[in-house]
Amino acid sequence: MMNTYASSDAIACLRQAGIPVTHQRIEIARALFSAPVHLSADQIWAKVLEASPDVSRATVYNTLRLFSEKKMIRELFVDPQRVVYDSTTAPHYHLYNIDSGEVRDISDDELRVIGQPRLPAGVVLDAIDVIVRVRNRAV
Amino acid sequence: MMNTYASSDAIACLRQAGIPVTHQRIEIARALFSAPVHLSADQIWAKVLEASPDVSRATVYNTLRLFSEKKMIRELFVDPQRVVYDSTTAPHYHLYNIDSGEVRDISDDELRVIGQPRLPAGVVLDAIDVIVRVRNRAV
DNA sequence: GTAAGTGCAAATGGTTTGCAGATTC
DNA sequence: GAATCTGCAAACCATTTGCACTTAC
Repeated sequence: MMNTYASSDAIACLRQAGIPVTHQRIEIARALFSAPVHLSADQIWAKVLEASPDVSRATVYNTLRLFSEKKMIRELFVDPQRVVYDSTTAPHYHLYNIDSGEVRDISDDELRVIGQPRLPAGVVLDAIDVIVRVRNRAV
Repeated sequence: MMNTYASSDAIACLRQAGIPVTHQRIEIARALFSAPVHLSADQIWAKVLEASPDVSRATVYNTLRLFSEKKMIRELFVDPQRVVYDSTTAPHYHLYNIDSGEVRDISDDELRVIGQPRLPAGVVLDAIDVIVRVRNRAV
């Protein structure tokens, strides 16, 4: 199988992040980084199972949390009870379709955030999330 | 008790939104609109119980959903498993402290979103959510 | 060889739902 | 008086956790 993102790439990526390498983590990394994606944990699990049927759901959830902590991926809270993982970590914004659940990136020339908020003392900036919510036109 | 937001105000507000008036809804409206607040459903429930000890949690959850649908309040998805209700519906953005859970409004002169995303065909804009995430400075 | 990761299944916890009884207009 | 809302407790469901086993180096 000709994959743009090979196991060796995934291994290098994990090593660089200081994460011990395992089969499962390699498969999860490949599911995420073969192409830019916006997927829920269960969608990623399904994708991983295609390549490697012996990965448990719990491992996928735990690994996604680990990757998020290591800033390899980004968590998007588009809905309560629905976390979407974004394999692109460069700053950018999102368009979310409430009806279909679809997430799309917004390019920098479409929307820009200017200014910076006054931060209360003792806190540091973590991220700026912009989510443009749309719905299907009413029938 | 001298409340800035009396029951009569709440009743008027509910009528205007086309929502049948009940004791419970009046109390929930007062908890929300006596002052601008950012509260979770359970925090609102606790506040309502102080004034009226016979309101169930389910009613608070259902009513908050109803108010959101009627655009009387706004739901903020600051965290999975945590919806915060904002009693201010005018467009504005938010600062969220990941560690403390605190939500604060960001005024228009601090941060501004410019441009408008190209919307896919068949969809309409619902809302633009901007959440600036901060954390307490590491010790 | 040892520390760490994994799988399973059970626990978690905020939110919702079904239904009988109470309220509103 | 009819339709609706509320309370209770059980159901939900994505996510997490505990623990015995397996794996990586």
